[in-house]
Amino acid sequence: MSEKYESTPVIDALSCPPVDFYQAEGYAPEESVGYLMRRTIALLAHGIERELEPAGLTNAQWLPLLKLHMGSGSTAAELARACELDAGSMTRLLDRLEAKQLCRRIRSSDDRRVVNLELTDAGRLAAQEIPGVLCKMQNTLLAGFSVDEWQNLRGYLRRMLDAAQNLQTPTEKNEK
Amino acid sequence: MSEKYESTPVIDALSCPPVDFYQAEGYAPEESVGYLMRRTIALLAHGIERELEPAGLTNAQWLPLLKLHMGSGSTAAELARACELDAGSMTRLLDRLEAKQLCRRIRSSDDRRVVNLELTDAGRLAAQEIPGVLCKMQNTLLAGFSVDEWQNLRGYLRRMLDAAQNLQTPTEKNEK
DNA sequence: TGACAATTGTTGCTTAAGCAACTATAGTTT
DNA sequence: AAACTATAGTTGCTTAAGCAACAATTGTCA
Repeated sequence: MSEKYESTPVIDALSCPPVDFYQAEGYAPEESVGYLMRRTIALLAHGIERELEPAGLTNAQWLPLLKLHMGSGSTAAELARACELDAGSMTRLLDRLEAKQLCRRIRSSDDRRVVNLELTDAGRLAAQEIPGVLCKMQNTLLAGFSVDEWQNLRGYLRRMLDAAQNLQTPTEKNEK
Repeated sequence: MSEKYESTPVIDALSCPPVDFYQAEGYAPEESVGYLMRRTIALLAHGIERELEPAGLTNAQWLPLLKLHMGSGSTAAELARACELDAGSMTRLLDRLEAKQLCRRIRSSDDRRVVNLELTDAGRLAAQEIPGVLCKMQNTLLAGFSVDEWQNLRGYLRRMLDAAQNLQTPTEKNEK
C-alpha cells in the first residue's frame, strides 16, 4: 500500500481521484477534521453534562438511561450492546444508577442468568429530560446553518462514519 | 454579544432564520450530527490506537508525546495546557511515559518548581510515527471526498466548534 | 443423558480523566 | 522584610472504560 499513484491515474467524471488531504510532513493537527470533531464533541459532552447535572446524571449515564427509556434493551447485556459498552463497565454503571434510585435490577425467572432492568419513577423523570437537552445543545451547535448546509453536513458525516467502520479491520482480505 | 435576534427578527437574504433541527418529541439520536461525530471519533481513535500500539503508545499518550515533539510545551504545566488536560492527570501520564522510557523529567534550576521535559531517543522515534498515522487514518475517513467537499466540511466543523465554545458559559449576562 | 459450547452477569486489574487538597517555590505589595 | 498571591507539581479520591477470569446458567449435539 505504498504507491498511491501507480501507473496512470484514471481521472474521469465518475471516479474521483484519490486525494491525500493530509501529509505527515508539515501536518498541522489543529486544522484537521479529526481535531475539529474531537474538540466539538468534547465541548458538546461537557455542555450536556452540565445541563443534566441537576437530574443527577453524568455524561456516562445518560445514554444507558435514555436507551432504557426508549426500550432499546431491557437487560444488562442488551443495554451494554446498545450503548456499545463493555459488560463489566455496564455492571458498575448500573450499580451507580441503582444507588441513585434511578433503576432497579430484577432477576429473570425464566432465564435465571439475565437481569431485567426497570426504570424507577425518578429514573423515568430524569430520562424524559434527556432528549430536550440533546436537541437544545445540538441546535446551538448548528445555529446559523441552513437546512441545506445541515443536510450536506450529515451526508459528509455519514460517509466518514461508513469509512471509519471499514477502518476497524483494514485488511480482512485473508478470509475466503 | 447576547442578543442575536433582538426585537423583530429580520429575515432577509443575509440573516438566516433560526432553525430548530432537532426536537425533543420524536428525537432519533442515531441520526443526529452529535451521534455521527461521536461514533466516527470513537472509531477513529480506536484505529489510531491500534496503529500506534507497536510504538508503545496508547490513545491518551500520543497527543502529549506529539506536542512535546513539536515543541508545544516543554514543561508539565505547559503540556497539560496544550493538551487541555488536568495537571494531576498529566503527572500520572508522565509517570507512564517515563516508565516506558519515552521521556525524562528534569527539575529546572532557575525555577525550582517546574519540571522540564525531554524526549528520549525512543520517544523521539515513537513521536515521529504519529503524524503519518493521523494523516493516513484521516485520509481514509475522507476517501472519496473532493477538495470542495473537504473544505465545506471543515467550514461546517469550524462553525460548530465556534458555537460549542460559546456553549460553555451560555449565560454570562451577569458580569458588568 | 452427558459432554461441550454459548450466554449472562460479576469481579479484579490497569489505564485514564477530573477535582480538591497540599507542598514548594516565585513574584508582588505594603 | 513580611504578608499575600500565584504558579508548578504531586497525591488521594471518585467515575469511568476495557480486558481477562470466573461461576451460573442455558442450549446443542453426539
